[in-house]
Amino acid sequence: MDRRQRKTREAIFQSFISLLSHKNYSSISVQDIIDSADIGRTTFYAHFETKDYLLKALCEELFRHLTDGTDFVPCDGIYSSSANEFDAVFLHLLNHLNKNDLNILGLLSSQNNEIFLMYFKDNLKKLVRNLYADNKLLKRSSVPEDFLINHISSSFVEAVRWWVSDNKKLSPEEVNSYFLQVIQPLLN
Amino acid sequence: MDRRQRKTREAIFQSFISLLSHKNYSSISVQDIIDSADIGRTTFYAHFETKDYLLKALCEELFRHLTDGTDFVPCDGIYSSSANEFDAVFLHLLNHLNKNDLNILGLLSSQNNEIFLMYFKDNLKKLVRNLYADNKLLKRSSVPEDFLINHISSSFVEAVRWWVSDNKKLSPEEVNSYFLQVIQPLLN
DNA sequence: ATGTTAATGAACATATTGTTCTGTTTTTAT
DNA sequence: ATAAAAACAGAACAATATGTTCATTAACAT
Repeated sequence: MDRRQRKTREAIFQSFISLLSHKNYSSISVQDIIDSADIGRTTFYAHFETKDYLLKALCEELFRHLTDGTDFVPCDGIYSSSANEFDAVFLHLLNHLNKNDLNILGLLSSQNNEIFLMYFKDNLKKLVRNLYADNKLLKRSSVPEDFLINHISSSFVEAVRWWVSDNKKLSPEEVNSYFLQVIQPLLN
Repeated sequence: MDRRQRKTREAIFQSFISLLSHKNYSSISVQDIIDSADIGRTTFYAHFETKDYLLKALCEELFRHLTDGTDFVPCDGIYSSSANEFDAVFLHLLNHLNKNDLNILGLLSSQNNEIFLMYFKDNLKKLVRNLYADNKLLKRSSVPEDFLINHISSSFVEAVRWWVSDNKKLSPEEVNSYFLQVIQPLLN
């Protein structure tokens, strides 16, 4: 990819993230982003059709980073036989979020963007679905698989949101422990 | 309250609800609402400062209806000593939602409005908090009360969302049963 | 070095927002 | 019944945002 393109794209992302940590999504105008990124109006629209597409692209980028360097998706890996797979995976996520390189938590916390939340949940669902399929846990439950996957994923997202809304006073380990305590009963 | 005021307010609400079931919140302009409600521009702004305040007012209205005619808040009532309080309360809510007089489910389902979701969750939290306090259930858990309340409330909201996204193929009783199955283990 | 691609800035039509003003209709109180 | 008060309508307004077009300049790849 052209270096100019990369730089512009990055400038837009950075400005957008920065703006999102100050004001909420709907009150940010394309003009704000253009001004903050210090690019031409035409340039923005050459990169992204609308503000929504920008957010979508940003989400994709963030989750690429979040899952990069980790082999969450099992089917072969280290975790596949571990009974404590859930511990490892979610704790890893929490630690990653705790570092917060990319201000993901800012996006999760504020009254911002359900688009982002949707992405977070969808990605988690895929992850949970894999864990679920591989470990043959939960299988004895009379609750539909789909309901359970949704429940577990949502619960994790909400646990993180709770954590953030409490200003991250707790350690990732503690949050993970709480999460597991409300989820574990379903894993037998 | 002045009859004209009531009528105008109602016309705005109805138009807004109707618009929300067709297009998503952010793409609805004040102009759309004005046109649909067939009122003067000035009139709208005499009633609501902005679109957000309108949604806020609508939410308040909806939840007033939703909890009207029921004595959820215990502290005295029939439920206070029942071990199956959770069953009754949530099933009641689900049945109420199932009727869907006010198109609440439309609001919950679509990619719409996190403002509405926030209201739903906040109201549920109050409800759960009351149940929690009165029944002295859950008390033996090592997980913070606040976390649990958030978890239970969120889980219910997500269960409803799951239900709706599945086009409400299941009965309120079934959904309630699934919900209770993932929540019950925490109630001892 | 040259052809290609990206960025720029200005200008544009269009739409939305929220306000102000004037005048009309409806309600309410006496 | 009538006068005061309150709600409504409609038009016009500035300010802002959106998305597009076009001509020009700069950076890139090979």
